[in-house]
Amino acid sequence: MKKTIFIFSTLIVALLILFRLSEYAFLVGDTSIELIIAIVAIVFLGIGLYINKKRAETIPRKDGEIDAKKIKELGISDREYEVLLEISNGLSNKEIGEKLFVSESTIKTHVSNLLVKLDAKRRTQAIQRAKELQIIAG
Amino acid sequence: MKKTIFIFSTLIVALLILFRLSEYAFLVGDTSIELIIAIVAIVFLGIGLYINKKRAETIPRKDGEIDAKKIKELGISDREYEVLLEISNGLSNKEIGEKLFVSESTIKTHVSNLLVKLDAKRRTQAIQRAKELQIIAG
DNA sequence: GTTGTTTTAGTACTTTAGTATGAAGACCAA
DNA sequence: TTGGTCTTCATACTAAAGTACTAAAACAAC
Repeated sequence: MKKTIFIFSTLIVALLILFRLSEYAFLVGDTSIELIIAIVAIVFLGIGLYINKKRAETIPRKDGEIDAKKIKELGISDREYEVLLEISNGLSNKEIGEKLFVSESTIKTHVSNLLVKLDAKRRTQAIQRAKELQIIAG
Repeated sequence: MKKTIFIFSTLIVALLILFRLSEYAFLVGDTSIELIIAIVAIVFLGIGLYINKKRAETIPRKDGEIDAKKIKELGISDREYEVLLEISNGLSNKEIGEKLFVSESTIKTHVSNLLVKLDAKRRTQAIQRAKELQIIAG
């Protein structure tokens, strides 16, 4: 959101500078000032709509509300949690290793630890448990 | 969305009329035109953000809603679907076999068929795909 | 009553997954 | 500096999972 504010501020300032430099000459010309204002309004309205749309799409959906406290309570480390996410994405140990730039052995270790901490026998059960515990998105 | 467009058009027209009526007199006054344009930009940007936020909040989101049609389209049989549900519950092939009173071999056959039909390499990926396709609950 | 699908089950095999254990470097706090 | 977690990796297993067939009984449909 900070980035968004920065972008807009920059845009607005740039617009102002543009107007100042041109002394409205070529932009205004025969065009009435109302039209310019209208165009500015429409353009910025469009930007506002676009930005929030982007943001809405990237928000995973808050019906889940991942419980960060519970992750700590279970003693799941940062790295283990990363592995958990990839498991729920359907990746194999080998693929997770490649994605996180570590060996498959390392992933196996993390997975074994996760299974103990989540009280699961298999990775599929771990996914199920993690959802019940609200530590991954549904 | 049509309503949104109508509201904006109305707003813009109203703004134009306001400017025309006042002959910029009281609004412009000592204020520079750049400032007015900047204010218009910010205001409409805010409106754009607000509207899309409202819209995002009011979208019901089709959460559950299992798509029975898609199951048929994929050629997934009744029995295969039962197996799929148990997979997503985290059961092993052996456990599924015991629950459905058939052999583990049979479950393996069903799982293999499911993986092909769901275009998945592993059962964890099958779970993921099935959710994307909305054929099992999230 | 033959056709086609579904469900069942098997064998034989390869590939992942998971367990157990040990160990080493990084880092942080007492 | 020592102790404790975290992260990394390895070896050597065992246990599941998944593939590739084949095949037979059940059952509806035509």
